[in-house]
Amino acid sequence: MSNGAENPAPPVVLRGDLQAPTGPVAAPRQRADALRNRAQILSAAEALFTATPHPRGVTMEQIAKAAGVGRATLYRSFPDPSAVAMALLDEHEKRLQGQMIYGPPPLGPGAPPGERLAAFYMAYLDLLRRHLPLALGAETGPARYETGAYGFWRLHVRTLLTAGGVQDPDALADIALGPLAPELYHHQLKTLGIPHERIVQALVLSARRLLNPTPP
Amino acid sequence: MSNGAENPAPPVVLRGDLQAPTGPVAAPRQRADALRNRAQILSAAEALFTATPHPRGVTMEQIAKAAGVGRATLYRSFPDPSAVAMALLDEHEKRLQGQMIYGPPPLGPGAPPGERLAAFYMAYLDLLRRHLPLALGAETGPARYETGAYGFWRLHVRTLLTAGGVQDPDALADIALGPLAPELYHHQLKTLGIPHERIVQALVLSARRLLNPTPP
DNA sequence: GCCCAAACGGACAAGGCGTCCACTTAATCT
DNA sequence: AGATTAAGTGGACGCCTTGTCCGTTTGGGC
Repeated sequence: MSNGAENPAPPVVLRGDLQAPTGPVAAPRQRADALRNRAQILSAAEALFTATPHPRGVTMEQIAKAAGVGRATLYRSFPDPSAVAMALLDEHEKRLQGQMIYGPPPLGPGAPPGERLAAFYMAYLDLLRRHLPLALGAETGPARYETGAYGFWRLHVRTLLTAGGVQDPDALADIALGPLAPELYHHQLKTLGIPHERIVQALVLSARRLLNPTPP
Repeated sequence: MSNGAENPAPPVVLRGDLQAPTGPVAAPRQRADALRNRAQILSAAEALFTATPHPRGVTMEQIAKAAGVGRATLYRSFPDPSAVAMALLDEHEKRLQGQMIYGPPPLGPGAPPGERLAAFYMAYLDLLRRHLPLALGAETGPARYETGAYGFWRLHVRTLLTAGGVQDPDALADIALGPLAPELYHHQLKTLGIPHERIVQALVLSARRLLNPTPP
């Protein structure tokens, strides 16, 4: 669904040519200790990101030490600290993605596009509120837009915009996602002191204005 | 107006208490070589940021060498590479700020708020287009929101939203500024290949939807 | 022309990054 | 079960950038 940036992609075939008919792929067995370490890393990293006041400053050394593994072992699974945060965040995002596809309206299918967009804003901001340190730790500027997760949000919003009959949903999709940047939410909440609920309501208003032809 | 993060702020008074009646402040004379070096630094840095494919990767060493000064001299004026980019960007932003206050409508005063917001979007995106490397080089996550320039944009948008009679202009101001993030513009333009003009039109549309009660 | 303060820049130490390689351990084969 | 093989591990190395210190130079007021 959305793919964090972890390394284990060994069955990569560079060109699409003649991959042997191995059936449904011979299980690329993961060794038990590797899985155990990965779990330890994720667990320790989550605590670390949550505890630090400045998630972007978390270093590979710190994560490795907290997880009780060597740095090279950590590098085997993740290329940099933000990749760890992304993997963590990805788990939470996947649940939301499921609700958006299969869940009940207004988040899931069935509601008018403006209401679905508003519901998505509400749900995503709630995710941000609960996992802000992870989101801040994962934010590496341009990398944010390259993730599978961003592609999912983008596709979803684009679909809603199309259903709403708006011009150029492709260009508008990213614009509609702009206000969800974790750094921006953090600034509003922590620096400006705007309460979560007001941010949510403001976003809901903008969703309705964007997609409802005539406001009440 | 907007203040880049350069060091020379010696007449700072921490508390507002009893600053000696020195008249209009004794001129804190700048030595000629200091000004010359500063100019060289800014000039060399602009070229450097523009030339590199990855503005965030520009290092203090590179800037100093390009300007023909020592690293410590560079540190005297700027704490990090992004501060140099900010100072550079600030000059361009100031011109736009002037037009927004004193210039003709729809950018300046006189036009309805929706049109002024649309005009601001157009102007800012044009700034971004012309100085994207600087904007990307200046973008240091949270720091972006702490700059005087951001405060100006925020105040302006807040004023327009208030004039537009919208609820909670304080929370909406940042939301309206979210889509202007340089990284986002870069992603749309370079990665997705959406032409500049379409991005502008999409933003103009969102501005009108947000602030015009009944679209044509 | 002298003097003092401001400015300069070479040099230093600290710390993170990314990789290599010798050792360990889990899973498979006989 | 024991041997074999390959994946997994982590200590250690070299590289790069940062941020600061301090001896030297330079500008401008007296």
